[in-house]
Formats: sequence, structure tokens, C-alpha cells
Amino acid sequence: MKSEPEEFSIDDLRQCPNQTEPWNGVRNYQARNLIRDEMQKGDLAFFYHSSCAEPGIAGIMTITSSAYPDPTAFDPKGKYYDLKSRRDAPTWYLVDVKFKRKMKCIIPLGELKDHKPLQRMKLLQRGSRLSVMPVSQREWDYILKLE
DNA sequence: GCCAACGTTGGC
DNA sequence: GCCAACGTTGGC
Repeated sequence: MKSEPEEFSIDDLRQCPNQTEPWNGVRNYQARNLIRDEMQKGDLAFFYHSSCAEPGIAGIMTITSSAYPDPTAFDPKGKYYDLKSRRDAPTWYLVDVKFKRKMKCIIPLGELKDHKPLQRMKLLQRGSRLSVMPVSQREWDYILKLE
């Protein structure tokens, strides 16, 4: 799951109450589908820092809820407002995430690209811009060994 | 700041 | 349903 650290970083998540935060603001249908249909309470996710000096995997978090409607879509004054999402027919969903740990060091995007077993990761596909992407068990385990 | 790639919008 | 125009993302 991607976030721009200047907006919201792994350290910001660690400092949240109960180290938990709703992962709101996802406004892409593919990402929405992954959140709504694929994520389960108890799953783990990498926290990826994007659009920054050192893009890469910064830490690990736990999904602590199943998907529920993103309330920020209902707030006309908020930057994530979307009038087509209605309370009786929500368009956008989110999950709650909880800080688990930081990586010992950020695992840079450039390093991930160097490893053949990772070359099929969604993150590394050309033009891939999704803010939420699947990671296979095999990729997950391999990345943990890069620390 | 540049630009490639992708998503969304809207006229037809 | 097509597709051009425009907006956004994100690495570099």
C-alpha cells in the first residue's frame, strides 16, 4: 500500500492513537476492488513510500478491519469528497491498518528491480500506478530476506 | 520540472 | 462504444 511520506509516512502511522488509522482516500476502482474483495482482517501489508527522495518499502502493517465505506467520500468539505458515493450506495471503501514494524532500512524500489524473483510484482510492471497492489506469498517471503 | 503511462470525461 | 483531450501518478 502506497503513501507519500510527506502526506503520511510509516512514522506518522506509528504515532497514531493505538498505532491504527483508516486508510482513506483511495479513489481508483482497481485499488478499491482489492481493498473490498481481497483484503481480510489479519492480513499483512507493506507500507510503500512513493513520490519521495527514496521510494521503497518502509515497513509492515496489519489490516485490522474488513472493508467498510470510506466516510471521507461523504464529506463535501474534504479533499476526498465524491458526490457519486452515497451512504446508501457507497463507491469507495477502506480498511483500518495498524503499524507493525519498520523495515531495518527502507528497501528501495531500485533494489527490488534488481531481483529476478520479484520481476513479476505488480509494483514493478511498467506504468504501474496503483496505490494498492497484490504481493504473492513467495514475493513477500523473498522481500523479507532482503533486509 | 519533465515526461511516460494510465485513468477519466464527455462529445459524437 | 469510440476516442481525443485532459488530469493524475510517480520515477527520475
